[in-house]
Amino acid sequence: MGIKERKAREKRSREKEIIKAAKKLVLKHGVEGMSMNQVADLTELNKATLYLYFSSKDDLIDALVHEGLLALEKEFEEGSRSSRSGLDKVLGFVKTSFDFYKQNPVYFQALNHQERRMPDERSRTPFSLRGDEIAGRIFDKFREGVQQGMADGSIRKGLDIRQLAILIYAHTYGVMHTIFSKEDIYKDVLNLDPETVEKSALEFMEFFLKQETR
Amino acid sequence: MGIKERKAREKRSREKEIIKAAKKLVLKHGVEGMSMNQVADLTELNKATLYLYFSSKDDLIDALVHEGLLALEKEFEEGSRSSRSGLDKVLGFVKTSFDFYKQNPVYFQALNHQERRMPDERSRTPFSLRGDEIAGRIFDKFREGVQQGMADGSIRKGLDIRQLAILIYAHTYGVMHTIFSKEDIYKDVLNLDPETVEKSALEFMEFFLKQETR
Amino acid sequence: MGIKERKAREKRSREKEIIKAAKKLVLKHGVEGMSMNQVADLTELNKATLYLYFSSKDDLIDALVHEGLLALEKEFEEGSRSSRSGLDKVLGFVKTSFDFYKQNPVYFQALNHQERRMPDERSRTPFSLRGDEIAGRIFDKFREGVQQGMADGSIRKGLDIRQLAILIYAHTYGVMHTIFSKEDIYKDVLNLDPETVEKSALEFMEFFLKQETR
Amino acid sequence: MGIKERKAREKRSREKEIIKAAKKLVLKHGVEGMSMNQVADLTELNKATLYLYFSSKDDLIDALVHEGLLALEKEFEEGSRSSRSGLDKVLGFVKTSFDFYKQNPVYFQALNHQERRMPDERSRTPFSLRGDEIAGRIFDKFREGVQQGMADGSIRKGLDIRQLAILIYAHTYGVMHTIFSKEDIYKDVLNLDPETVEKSALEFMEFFLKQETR
DNA sequence: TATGAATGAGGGTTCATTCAT
DNA sequence: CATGAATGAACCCTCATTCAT
Repeated sequence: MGIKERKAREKRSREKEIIKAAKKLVLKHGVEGMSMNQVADLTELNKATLYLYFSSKDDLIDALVHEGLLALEKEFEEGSRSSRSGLDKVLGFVKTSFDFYKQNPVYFQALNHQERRMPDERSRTPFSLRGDEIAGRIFDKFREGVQQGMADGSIRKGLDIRQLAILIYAHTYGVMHTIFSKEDIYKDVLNLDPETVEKSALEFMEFFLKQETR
Repeated sequence: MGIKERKAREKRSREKEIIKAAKKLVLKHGVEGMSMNQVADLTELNKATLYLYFSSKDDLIDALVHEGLLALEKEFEEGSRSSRSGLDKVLGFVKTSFDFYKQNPVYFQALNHQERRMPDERSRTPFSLRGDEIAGRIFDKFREGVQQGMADGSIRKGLDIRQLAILIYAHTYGVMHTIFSKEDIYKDVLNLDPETVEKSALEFMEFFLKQETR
Repeated sequence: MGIKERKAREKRSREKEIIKAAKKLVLKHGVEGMSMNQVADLTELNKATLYLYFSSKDDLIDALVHEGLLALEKEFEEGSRSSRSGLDKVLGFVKTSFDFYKQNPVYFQALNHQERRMPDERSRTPFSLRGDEIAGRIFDKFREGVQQGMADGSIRKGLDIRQLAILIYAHTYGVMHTIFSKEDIYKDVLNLDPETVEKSALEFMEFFLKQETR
Repeated sequence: MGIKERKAREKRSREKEIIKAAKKLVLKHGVEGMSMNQVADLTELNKATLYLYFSSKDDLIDALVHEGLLALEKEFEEGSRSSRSGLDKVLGFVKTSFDFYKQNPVYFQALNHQERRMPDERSRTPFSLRGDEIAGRIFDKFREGVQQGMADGSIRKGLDIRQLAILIYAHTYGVMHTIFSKEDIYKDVLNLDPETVEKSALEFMEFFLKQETR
């Protein structure tokens, strides 16, 4: 049995290496700017070998996204353990997202690329399916947080939970986007730094969510 | 005189045709997926002819973005005429953005692509410069709206105007993004339609902005 | 009548302008690197207009070469007036060539390009024909110089005049070539400057030619 | 082991095939007239395949030049073995060059093209660097020949060795050039054949070099 | 005479992918 | 499992040239 497991372990490790290289390259050149050639060079593997681990470039990107979502989910879980109220939880998720993507900008890039694809060209690889699942679970966490908050009185009632969750997600995403794409405008024109914006974004949400309890 | 003008008109019209074709293709395949070959085919022009009107693919995309921003600005101007309060104005801008990008999804795509480029590969074509200007003016309109609202009492005071403007922009952007990228999730999973989300997004912002006056 | 002449004068002047621009560009980018587009830009003429004056790019280059040969011939004539002996004349031609091409490197480039063309793709435009004529006359000057030198005793007898002329031409050309293409080697590796090489090249020839008279 | 070597041999053989095709095409159309398309057609390889062997067109040309220089160097070595005096050696080199380039005109063309590039656009590929080395060695052979000749009394003293070497090179080059570019003039106008010119060119040099010993 | 506009043909290069081994 | 080699298709762009006006 051991031999089979070792093989599996090795396979998984190669996979990780490839993804790691892909991450480095996506960060540098963007998803479309990353080529399988570059990945092969960086991993010191043959190009054909890459295709033993990932059926296509899309698949590799899907795996990358999947890894990101997995990591984010883990952060969510850890972060939500210490939260007492539902409001705490939800705001914690937002904060966690900010921190996570700031520390791992690649994932934001990749996720982004993924989400902007036209429906008809969206792949249905194993990785993408599993990615969708995780995304669903993450979204559910938002929902549950909101729900719990409504139950424990930390979040005002009266709004549709799904909509609230979506708005929170959208807001988080939008702020992330401006942070990445408008960084120089922040600095040069508005004299603001990302941290300040993040903070006020959180206040923004808190204000909105807990209003009822005032 | 007339002949010169006719020529100019025709030239401008060809330009429009090319942009129109580019829009169609970007909508279908994304910016990077659009090729000059396709544009040539669609316009029934020779590939080289395209380069008489746009010095490069980047330039063409810049022109497309520019057109979008110009149109959006116009909508903003028309929309803000009837607004009485600053709050009205700001919310009107958000609503206008929603409507505009829903009706012209290409512009959202192109804008997106533009914003996601690495700073060092950002072009400085005439179009892109003029685009930046317009983007600046649009952002200023947000700012002015907030400012006016604070003056006329429709928007609560105490928050930094720049930050408020950014948050509004970010929120708008984030909502747009979910509308485009999560449309099927809306329908299939959450049983929500974009209109409802938009509406609640606007309520979200209104609630946040006018709170003070309560 | 005057009107016709003015037209002709203007036509000739435009022609000169175009050639002048071509020279500038050939000097910078080489013959194959020069494009009609660039010429049009530089002359502020329409590309099609160029074709009213030169039937093709080749023709333009031919004209350029022709101009160069014409100028060189003139230099030869002026230079040979003051020469007393045949040897003086021939060496004067060589020196004149050196000086001329050093001052007008374009002509060397263009001539070169011309001469390296395959026979089957060599044009037979009016300019090229006239160029050939001049080249012939220039070569004849060499021949005559040698002949005169043999007659007046300044050049040793016994060698075929045609061959001598060719060798002189070849030597001159070869030296020019190394001066242009090996300039950096001269400086960096051999610590020689072109002037010294030129001087010794002249001595070389003088030594060879007048030997007999010793 | 054998399998690896066979592969290497095959790879090398493909490389040779490509260079061979390039040679044929350069001979026909010149360096700038040769296209990678043509090479692909002639080798019956895909265009992309060419880029597995040569990183660019420039690289391919560099390889071609390199091959030529290598072959020429070999000829030099073989030729100089039987030479007794320094003069013999030097004249042998010249004769070898004549013969070599007459038999392999492509190399002359390619070398020519190489030398005529502007310094800033000169490539620094592995091939070009190795080519430079060989060229340096070849030039050194000339120098050594002159040196030896001065030592053994076959070449007259008193001239700078570097200059002598350059003049010999220039002369050789110039004669080669006239042979290639003026072949038809030789025949049609002067009634000379290249062999005669070559012979007299050699006499020319011999006369010049050994004069002192007279 | 002069031009704006257009074009066919081709340039070099790179892509993701797939063989046979 | 891994590779070296190969490929078709496409990429953006530029060329010299020629219309109709």
